[in-house]
Amino acid sequence: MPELPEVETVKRGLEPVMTGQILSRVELRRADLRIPFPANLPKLLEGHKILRLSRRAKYLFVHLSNDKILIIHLGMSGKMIIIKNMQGYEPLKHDHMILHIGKGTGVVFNDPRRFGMVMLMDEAEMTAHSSFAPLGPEPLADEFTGEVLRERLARKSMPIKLALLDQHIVAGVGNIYASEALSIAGISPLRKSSDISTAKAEKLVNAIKDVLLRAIEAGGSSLKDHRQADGNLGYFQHSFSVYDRAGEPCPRCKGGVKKKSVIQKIMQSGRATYYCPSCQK
DNA sequence: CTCCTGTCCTGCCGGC
DNA sequence: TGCCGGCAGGACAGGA
Repeated sequence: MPELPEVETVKRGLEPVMTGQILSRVELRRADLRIPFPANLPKLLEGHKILRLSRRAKYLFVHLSNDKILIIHLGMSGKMIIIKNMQGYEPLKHDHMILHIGKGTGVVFNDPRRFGMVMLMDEAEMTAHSSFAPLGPEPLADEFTGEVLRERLARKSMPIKLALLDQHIVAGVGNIYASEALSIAGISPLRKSSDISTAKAEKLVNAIKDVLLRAIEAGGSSLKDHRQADGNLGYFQHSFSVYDRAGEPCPRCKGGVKKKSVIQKIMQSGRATYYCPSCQK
């Protein structure tokens, strides 16, 4: 579930708790999530200082003083929960990794579906790694422009909705914000990627930036139980225009009388897409 | 090469 | 009330 805004929110929530602290103990409560935990992970982390956190696409990076980077992906159901005082903390059912930091604080990685991932590499390994080297541009970077997006879509025959989900075209957009951005830009999710003009790509880029920034401002969104790092529920879901709103009138059609101005749900490559057939062309 | 389908896993919701 | 099928935000392998 966590898309770019949720991961960014988690990063911001963890920063004040983790930055500058020593990682005193690392507790693994099973051998793997989606992939095995790195061999000897606790040994390689314990005793080292957390220099800073960063984010790329939907990945969270913890930069350590031994030049290693702890890489965390939250998958669909992953949460990072800050426990101020670990004294007497009883791990919950899906607490898989517990980072003990400073004096008695814990950061718990809880992930019921176990689609999450934990990796450990240095900068050079990461740059070359097949999970990171092919990633597309960060959507919030200035370098992500309409012309850049149009160029990346130019030889793609897949529908634009699926192209937005492709992390090699643009990194960090997931199923919710893909639908939302297309709605804001007035572009049909079914439109062929290579048919997107520079003008439309410009609109779409602005829509992506706009919706991601608003979601970050709102503290990340969630459909079910995603929580910010401090345990508060994100609330951007109340602002979705189309996502999970099948059958409702399209808010972007300004209550037009056209009977088609109702949000539709369709499936594209097995993923739900929500859109308004009358204002998204 | 490109693109789509299936798969990993648990939880939850709606229908019967 | 209880059971069961379908679906859920992601990423990637494998096959057409």
